[in-house]
Amino acid sequence: MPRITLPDNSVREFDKPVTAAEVAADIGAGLAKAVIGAKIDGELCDSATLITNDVEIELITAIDRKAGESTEDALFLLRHSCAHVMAEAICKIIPGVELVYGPPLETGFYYDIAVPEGRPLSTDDFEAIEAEMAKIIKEDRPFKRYELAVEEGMNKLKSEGSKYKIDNAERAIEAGSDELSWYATGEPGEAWEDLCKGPHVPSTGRIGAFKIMSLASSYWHGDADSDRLTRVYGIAFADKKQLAKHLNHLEEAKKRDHRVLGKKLQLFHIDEAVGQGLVLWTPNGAVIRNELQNFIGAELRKQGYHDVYCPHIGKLELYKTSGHFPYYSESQFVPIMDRDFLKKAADDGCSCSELANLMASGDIEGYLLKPMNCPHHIKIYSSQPRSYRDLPVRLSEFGTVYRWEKSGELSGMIRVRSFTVDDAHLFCREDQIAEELNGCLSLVKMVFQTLGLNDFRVRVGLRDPDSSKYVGKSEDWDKAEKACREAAKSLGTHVTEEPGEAAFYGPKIDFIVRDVIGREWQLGTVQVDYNLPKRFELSYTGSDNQQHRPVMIHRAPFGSMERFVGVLIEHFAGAFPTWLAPEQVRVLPISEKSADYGNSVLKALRDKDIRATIDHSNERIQAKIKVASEMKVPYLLVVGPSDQQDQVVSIRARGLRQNLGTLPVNTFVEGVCSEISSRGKQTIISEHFQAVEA
RNA sequence: GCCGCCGUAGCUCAGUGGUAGAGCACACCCUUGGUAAGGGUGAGGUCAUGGGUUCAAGUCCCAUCGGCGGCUCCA
Repeated sequence: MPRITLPDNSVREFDKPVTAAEVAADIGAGLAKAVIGAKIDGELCDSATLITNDVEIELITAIDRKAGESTEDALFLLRHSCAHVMAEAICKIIPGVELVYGPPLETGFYYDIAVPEGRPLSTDDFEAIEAEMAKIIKEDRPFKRYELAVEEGMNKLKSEGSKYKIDNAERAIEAGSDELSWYATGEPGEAWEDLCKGPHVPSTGRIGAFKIMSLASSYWHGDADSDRLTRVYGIAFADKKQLAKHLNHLEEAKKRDHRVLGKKLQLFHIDEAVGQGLVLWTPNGAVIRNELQNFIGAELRKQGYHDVYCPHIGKLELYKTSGHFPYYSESQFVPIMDRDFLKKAADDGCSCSELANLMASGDIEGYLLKPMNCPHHIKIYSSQPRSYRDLPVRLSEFGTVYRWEKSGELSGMIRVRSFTVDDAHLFCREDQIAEELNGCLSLVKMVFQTLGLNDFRVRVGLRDPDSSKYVGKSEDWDKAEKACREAAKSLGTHVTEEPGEAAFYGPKIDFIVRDVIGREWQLGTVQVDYNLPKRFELSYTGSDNQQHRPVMIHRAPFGSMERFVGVLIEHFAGAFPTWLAPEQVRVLPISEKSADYGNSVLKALRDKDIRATIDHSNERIQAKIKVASEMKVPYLLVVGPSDQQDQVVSIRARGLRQNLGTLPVNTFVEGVCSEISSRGKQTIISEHFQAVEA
């Protein structure tokens, strides 16, 4: 007889097996109505799941009474169920579709379907699908589960003939399932049904609000060589209010999108005449990039780095030695062929397809736009004999690299075909690895802290033991992986280890952040590499007068300047801290009468290297403030006759919708200077206007 | 690269086969105004590009280029 323990540790006993719904009814009629599922001993279940043993149970309602919103579990149930409702609606509207797989997500749900030939699903179908879904929800049909033994279930699926569902079932069985389950939206045998392990809400009517969001394509099993499927994304909530909130949130996120802000604030431009994925840094964006480079450059000098500069191309042979060419040839720009080689090939009667083959296999004489900076830096290392006393040698460069990303992958500044890495390569002795790794990590930490990027995760990328794409000896990999693990541990943040995420030459520590639409991007990276030193036969003379092999560390705290600035634009929503802001101060004369005084204030600012402009437009002060605010200028100085008389400026700070008061010109200039040099640790507000509420 | 959607003025967008539109920005004029848009006038378009259908194409069809959302990939 089941003893049911509730989250508050109270216990209820029953004299026969009960369902979660019955437990809820036993507690109260209101709860019985509200319950949509249960967590039984930690496992999410239907409210109709029969409980026969003693268990701990947590009843799940659409809206959690304490939190006032839906829990993750509730949303999982709602969205999973809504995916079924959508699938049923699609089946009705487009006869002949085959269902594949429809899971809930953190951000909603999707259903992968195979559409019949000649009847693609389009966004124009959304209205009809949504209408059909609304009907199904209004009918408040129960989700009824039934189970069949494996053999019987497979027979049923085979007779129905959906290869996708058969595949799903086979996978479930492989994973250890001893039965197959279906959910009918209504009476099994009569109503629409779907092979599904559940769980679901009790009935369609519990889905309070939903919306079909978008259409995309996907591959079966995520395999690009397999069937192409149509993926329909949707979202569901317990009620319309939460849906509206979510949609509003998406709108807000769109405003922060670096592509939108990049245009509005004139930070960068991508021009199709130049090429896809090739970022043009406009003056405002260039300021931000420059400031970041100066910021980290000062730190690099402290840590004993040396700047180097390298050309943007290198001989193809160089990248064959490094291994980049054969490993990644498909994601590189095609090689640049030697004129003499091309002429000789032509004279020899080489056909176009033969030439293409030579190109693809790299059997040509020519050059490559560099996909990585390391080979060049390696050649600087090996350009002179090195003693153990010289190590570590730390070579840094903001090096631009080129990668042929697939066209569908390109995205603003975040995924591009040419980007500049704040790259460095550290050549050290094995006994120096740990200390050098720590130096690299402290650099990353300092960067992230200064910029307030707190929402990131750390991933240690290890080799995948089953893959052959890695080069080098297993012992070296073990050592390198150990070094990365230990260094990452010292960070004190949450670290995950992910096999298969290593570079082909070594393991790495990656810093990963999310953009405004929830996509994750790798920023900084630190990699330990035993392999390239071997490939290039690097050496140093040890204290024993013998030749030894150095170890390399690749590291890039920002990662790519393009991606990093793209992420920063979203992080700050375009409102950069004063030290990074392209325009730090704007002077706003009240009228032409104050133009001269305004110019003198402007000069005082510029004399101290403050990036300032003046708005001499023939507009009222209200309009000038509005325009400057929209451009997210940190400080606005209103200057009129009375300010001139007192030799002061009237100050507005970004985000504070008010006149803060006045300061003497010099006091303001000094304040901004210390705000800039302290990178925001001191501000005008904190020094002079503490009382102001943000 | 793949699937779907999209491409009209510098920007944001309206325009369902019959003379190309709005707001903002821009130029000029009036206004000289004290804290989130004063008023007027004007200029600005090969409707992404190339083909096709049609008496007639921004609008329908095809291709190409580019953008967006995903999938896959990311040294």
